[in-house]
Amino acid sequence: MDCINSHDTVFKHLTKEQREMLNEQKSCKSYKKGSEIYQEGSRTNGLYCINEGIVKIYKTGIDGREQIIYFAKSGDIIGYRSILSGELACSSAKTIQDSTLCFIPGDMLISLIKNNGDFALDVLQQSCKELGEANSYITDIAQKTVRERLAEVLIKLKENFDIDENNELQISLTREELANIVGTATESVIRLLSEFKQDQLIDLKGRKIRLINIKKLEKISNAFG
Amino acid sequence: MDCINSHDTVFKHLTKEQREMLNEQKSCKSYKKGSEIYQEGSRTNGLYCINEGIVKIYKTGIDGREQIIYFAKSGDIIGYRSILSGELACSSAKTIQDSTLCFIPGDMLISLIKNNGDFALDVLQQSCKELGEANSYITDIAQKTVRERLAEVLIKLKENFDIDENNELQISLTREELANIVGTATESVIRLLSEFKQDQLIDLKGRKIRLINIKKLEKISNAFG
DNA sequence: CGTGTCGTTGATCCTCGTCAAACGTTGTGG
DNA sequence: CCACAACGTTTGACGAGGATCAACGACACG
Repeated sequence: MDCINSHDTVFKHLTKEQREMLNEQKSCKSYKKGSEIYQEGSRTNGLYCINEGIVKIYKTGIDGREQIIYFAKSGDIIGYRSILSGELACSSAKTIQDSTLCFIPGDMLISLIKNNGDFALDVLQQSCKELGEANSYITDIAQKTVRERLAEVLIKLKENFDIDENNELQISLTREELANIVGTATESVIRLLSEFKQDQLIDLKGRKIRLINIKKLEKISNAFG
Repeated sequence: MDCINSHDTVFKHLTKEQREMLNEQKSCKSYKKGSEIYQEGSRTNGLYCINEGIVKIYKTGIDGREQIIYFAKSGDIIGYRSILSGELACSSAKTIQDSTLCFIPGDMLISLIKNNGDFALDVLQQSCKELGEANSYITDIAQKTVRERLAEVLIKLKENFDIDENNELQISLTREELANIVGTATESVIRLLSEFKQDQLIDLKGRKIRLINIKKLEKISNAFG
């Protein structure tokens, strides 16, 4: 995907000139699976748009345990928060697949926001959406059981990432990563996945997870309304 | 506080004309303690700036249990997220003291963002800061114990709200509200507060909480670095 | 003086985190 | 190419943290 020229990204309202300027200033790069893009606590002086691949955004907590906040995929932008809030990065970013990312300098971002109101609104929309999701996440973790949250995570992975014709999630995560999304121990994830499998809700083949009974999973995840 | 003319709010970079326009369009109102400002799931067609008082921002989860996301105080703006993300409100807002709030129509907000790049940046800064805090919150709830989180909440209340010369928190919260910030049961908060009192970390007089040993509380809360 | 809300305490139960051990898989270097 | 290390997955056993339920006291308010 060519983020900057796509009509599906935050850059959709740029003028032709702005696009050209951006194309000049950006620098794209390939990253192997597992590469650090930026680190919590560092000063990021630009943002990245994801051309291809998946990047996990996470914080490091107690004992260095990861808490995964979300996954960014093709067309998403990451790393912009710290520039705009004027704080240090509050999270780290690491590729979980081979990926291609474009770097855009921070002053370019600021200048675009100042000079293009529609772009400013699009960036605001992006950050406000993330904020809404974060708020839901807080409530979920605070109130739902691990079982409910795991079911929810599976549903969300299905909604946000590719799935093949058999409802098999194409995103490949370790059990530990799943645990770090849900906010629980690796062993708990393993046990619950086995349960789900026994209950014919999912099927497991190594890291491949196939969703069989989505309705039931939603019911488990839901607890709300 | 006169939010719109203060140099300490998101409105600091408005032009004189914009201030005047805003002052015409805004409508200020007093609210009794416990008044609903807006409700989760509703369409807010404007934002509120808080002139005086404290507003709790919360989501309603399982069994209608509240999860308090944060408290907004004098000078803060609330309700802008839903306008900018184009979604329904993801949280509810209710005053916990008698308060005065000014309402500013949504199209006014949009027009200011489009026409004043510095204002757009200030709003972005606001939303990005909230986003950073939300991310920390997620990690905390997922990884810390209730004890650690309660200590942390006490510290944060001290930092964000008035405190008298005796380190007594001036914000008055019910035990249930405290529990709904920490994300636990009311009984757990009560038990832990008693423990903290026994350990000479705090003193309790009804809803008044006086912090005695802040260093120790920080140590308990911390767990991180 | 009842009624409702809030705070407190005790008893009990269960979810989930932790520790330990075993096994499969992947990767690396000699 | 094999040996070994390092890592990921799985299962079992155990215990602690914290949720839930129940009962009662404190207090304000009409």
